[in-house]
Amino acid sequence: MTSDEPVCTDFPHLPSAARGGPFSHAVSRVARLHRIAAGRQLRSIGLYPGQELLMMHLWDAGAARQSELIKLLELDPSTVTKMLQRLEQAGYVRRSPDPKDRRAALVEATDDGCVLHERVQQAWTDLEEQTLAGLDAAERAELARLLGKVEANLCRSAGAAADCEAEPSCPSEAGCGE
Amino acid sequence: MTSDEPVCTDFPHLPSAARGGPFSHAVSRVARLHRIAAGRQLRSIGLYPGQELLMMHLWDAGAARQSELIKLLELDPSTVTKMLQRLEQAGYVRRSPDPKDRRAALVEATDDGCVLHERVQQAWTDLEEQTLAGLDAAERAELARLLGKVEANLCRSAGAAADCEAEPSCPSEAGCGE
DNA sequence: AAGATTACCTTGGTCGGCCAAGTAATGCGC
DNA sequence: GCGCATTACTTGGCCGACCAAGGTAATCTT
Repeated sequence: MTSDEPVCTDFPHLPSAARGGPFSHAVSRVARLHRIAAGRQLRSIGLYPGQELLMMHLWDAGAARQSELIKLLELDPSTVTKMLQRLEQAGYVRRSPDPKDRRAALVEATDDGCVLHERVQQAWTDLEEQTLAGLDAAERAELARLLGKVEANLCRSAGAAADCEAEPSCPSEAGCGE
Repeated sequence: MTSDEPVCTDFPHLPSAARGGPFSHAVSRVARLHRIAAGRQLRSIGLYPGQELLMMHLWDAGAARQSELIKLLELDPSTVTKMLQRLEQAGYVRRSPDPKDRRAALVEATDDGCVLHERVQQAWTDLEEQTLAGLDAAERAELARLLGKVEANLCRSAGAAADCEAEPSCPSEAGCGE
């Protein structure tokens, strides 16, 4: 069908065995570098990469059921459990049983956890600027658009297992008095 | 315009606390989804995500010093050590001491390891197409370009620790008789 | 030639992340 | 009311990935 030309457009020094997947390669590399950069920022704050996203949802929603976090973060339940155990031990999060449903757990950020809010925000802003340095507004918009499409694609192909359908989050300000 | 759906054009329902870092968010999500998709393909082959990149370099270069792999993959030495231990145990890789430098280890793919080559290649091609579905050539090129810039940015900021300078790989065909 | 430095790899620890099972509570059908 | 599926979370195991430290061998310095 479509001429399967070796679309090695203009890629630097790919592992070369990675012909056939230059973009996959690029995304892996970018993601890892991004994660490292994030990790560096977060470590000085007291979080590990990944935890900040959970905390963000918590700051956002006040208290949340664990299952809700799982859905929002699109993570494995066990991942969230362990993450919460560590965050709880670190004192950033508190869990309490839901009186309405005795198998569910309600999660909320502690005061210590809320204190991180600003710093995390700042770190993310910094990181964003670092990441996008040298890209003008149009390029940023285009990048966002393309990544959106890609995400949708991957979501769809992964959809077999878990739907990526998450209802729009309703940002309500509870939890952290801000 | 084959408008598939009102798919998250701009930005879906960001954790909202992630204002200030929408792109960082997007890249994280894309990377995770991509990794999951890759993992699904690879698992059926017998590899775990991440290992395929190492194998690619091996297929590419024949035998390589471990330090070389570390530089090419830009990974932590300990990561590569453990990965190799597992790959070795799985029978895909063989390590031998370098006679020229008794502290170095030479790594090469076994026959079993080389057998995976084709299938991995195929998996990556599939994944690439899944990922980029719906993007025309121009969009793909643009995405590649933008990701390249982003990678350079992140590399630079991470450069403090490890330089991202990797000399152009010289694809030589050794190792797997192919 | 002896000592300091650097390079190469390993070990041990921690985290995020997945899967596969397992436990407990809720809800549904009967 | 009773049993069964569903939901909610936990546990254990595994892997990739990081850091921090350590041990050994080559190289550089003096």
